[in-house]
Amino acid sequence: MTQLAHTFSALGNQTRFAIVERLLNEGDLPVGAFLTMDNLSPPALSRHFKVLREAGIIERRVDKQQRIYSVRPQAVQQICEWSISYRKFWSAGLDRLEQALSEAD
Amino acid sequence: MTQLAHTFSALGNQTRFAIVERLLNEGDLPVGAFLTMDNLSPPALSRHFKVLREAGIIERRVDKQQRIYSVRPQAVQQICEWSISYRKFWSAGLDRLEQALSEAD
DNA sequence: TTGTTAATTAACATAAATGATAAATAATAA
DNA sequence: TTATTATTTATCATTTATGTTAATTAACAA
Repeated sequence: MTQLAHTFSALGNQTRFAIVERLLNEGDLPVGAFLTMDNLSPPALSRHFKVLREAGIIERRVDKQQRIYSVRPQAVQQICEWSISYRKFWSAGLDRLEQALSEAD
Repeated sequence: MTQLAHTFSALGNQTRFAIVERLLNEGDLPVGAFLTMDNLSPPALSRHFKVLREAGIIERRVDKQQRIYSVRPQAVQQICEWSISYRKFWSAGLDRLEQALSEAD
């Protein structure tokens, strides 16, 4: 599987997509912060983090008992670059992209 | 499942990702153009097209016996906008994005 | 009509994904 | 030491995904 298909595969699950979005929005968090999510058991959550990690989307650091996860910027960047590489195809103009770029500042 | 997770799920398969990339690069094509791919049977291929279509990534038009598939620009655009919305997070600068934008012209 | 081409649907087998509970590991607290 | 907290690994059950062959549908061509 190509790197990008692997990335999409990991993100193509509601729970994992929500984990990544929350890490992006709230910053680094330990597994425990997601325990209430979908009433998922700790092992189920742990496996989702493992899938994301093996796809290169997140990485972890150990802090005492906790494993703190964070999104790897390169992962999101690669997605962006892939979509941008087809920009001529999907964009009738640069309006929406330029707006997004300016709003992100 | 959110729309985007659904999109990623459909793209998270080597065969389907390759189908989409080929449609993006070569333009609209009928199912038959992919028959040699991975030595996949017609029904297997047909199902992959169905998954992509149900995720809103491709659409088809009927032309005599053939079903011609094309990528929906909005699908790629949504992926781009999602990644761009986190640009501040992943981009240390605009260098690579700006380069991609200019090269795409 | 009869046969061929293009694609899909039906039915089924097998592999992979996902979840749960139980047990294990490691750090911390009492 | 013993108990508690945080997370993972091991097992196992169930669902979903993916592939195959056979049959079906629809458009053409002889």
